[in-house]
Amino acid sequence: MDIRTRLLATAEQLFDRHGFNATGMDRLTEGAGISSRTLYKHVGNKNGLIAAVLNERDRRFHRLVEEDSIDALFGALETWLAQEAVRGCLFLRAWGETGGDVPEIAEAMERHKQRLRDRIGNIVVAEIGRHDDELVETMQLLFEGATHMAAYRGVAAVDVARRAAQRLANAVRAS
Amino acid sequence: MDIRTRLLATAEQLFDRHGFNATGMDRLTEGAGISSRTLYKHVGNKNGLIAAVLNERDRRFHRLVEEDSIDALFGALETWLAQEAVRGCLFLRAWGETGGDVPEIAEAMERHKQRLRDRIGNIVVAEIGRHDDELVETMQLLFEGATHMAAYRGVAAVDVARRAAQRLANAVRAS
DNA sequence: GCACGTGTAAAGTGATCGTTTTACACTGCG
DNA sequence: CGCAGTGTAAAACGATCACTTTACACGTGC
Repeated sequence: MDIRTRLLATAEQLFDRHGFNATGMDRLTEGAGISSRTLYKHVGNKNGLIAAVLNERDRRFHRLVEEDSIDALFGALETWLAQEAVRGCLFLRAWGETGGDVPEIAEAMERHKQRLRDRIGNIVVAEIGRHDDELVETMQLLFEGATHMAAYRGVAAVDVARRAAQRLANAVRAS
Repeated sequence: MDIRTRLLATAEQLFDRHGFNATGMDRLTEGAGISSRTLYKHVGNKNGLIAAVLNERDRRFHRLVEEDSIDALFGALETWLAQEAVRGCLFLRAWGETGGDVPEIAEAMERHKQRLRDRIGNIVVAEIGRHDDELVETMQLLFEGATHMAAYRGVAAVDVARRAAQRLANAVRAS
């Protein structure tokens, strides 16, 4: 496997498991099986590594949502949570741990949330045949809720969110 | 003001603003206007301080929800977010930053989420006249979603959540 | 009147942090 | 052959971390 890919995958796991600040560079280099010199050559510094992990994670998530449907959206979240234990949204966690003071991390967070919003906008159009801002907003809310509730109540939270989203979409469709 | 109260209030603000790990003991003692020796006499160590902050925060939140209604629940969240900038759920953030490895912090988080769930259970009974597990689950989901979406989209997220909760409760009531 | 509890100020503890540096090995290409 | 590129291993950097210690000030109650 490519060094950068291996580094980002290892870092993502360790950051999720132990938090960003609590994960030292030693643990990262050891986990990825590379020297610290190589790590710094690739990502510059720790904040660069965090930003790279987030951006890669965003890309991977959107690759997982294949079609524009409620089922696909929450299905993606479900598979995600099933194969990697996630303790809340990694983007918000990184942003919170750095106080929002690191531009590259804050931007990665904003970009991810905006992309999520756009994606949900497309889903709403595909589901009810027209644009509906309130429904988009509510669905992002449900998605955000499922992500965080799953941290302490397990994957079942995603089912609840999906059902609520379907119910709300049906109500709008019928009106 | 009592020393302990002042310490917890200062710590809560600093933890929320900069994160738990990134907030050093120096900044805490300076912010609270006390010596480090006094701090350690009161809370034992940093994890003890974090746990104390969380437990006090939980008590303050429930004191803010006076009656068992949807409006009161989301109204409390709204006032909360208006007067103190919150970057996601402080309980989940503390739990995430410590990797869930600090028992006193993990317990404070679990206890808070359980108390929130119980409270919502009472609200559902008060609103629709009977118990409904799915509605409780969905309402906690909306609450969690509002808490985190407000971090990057502002207090308006709470309005969206409240409206969705009302709509879902009405649907159950009508059925 | 003096011990005791509670506070401050400030130096010091060793450990760990992110990052840089030094020295060296391997590989592919001219 | 020689040299540039890319990697490793490991020591060293100063800063900062959570936490402890030492020394001293003040008020209260027996």
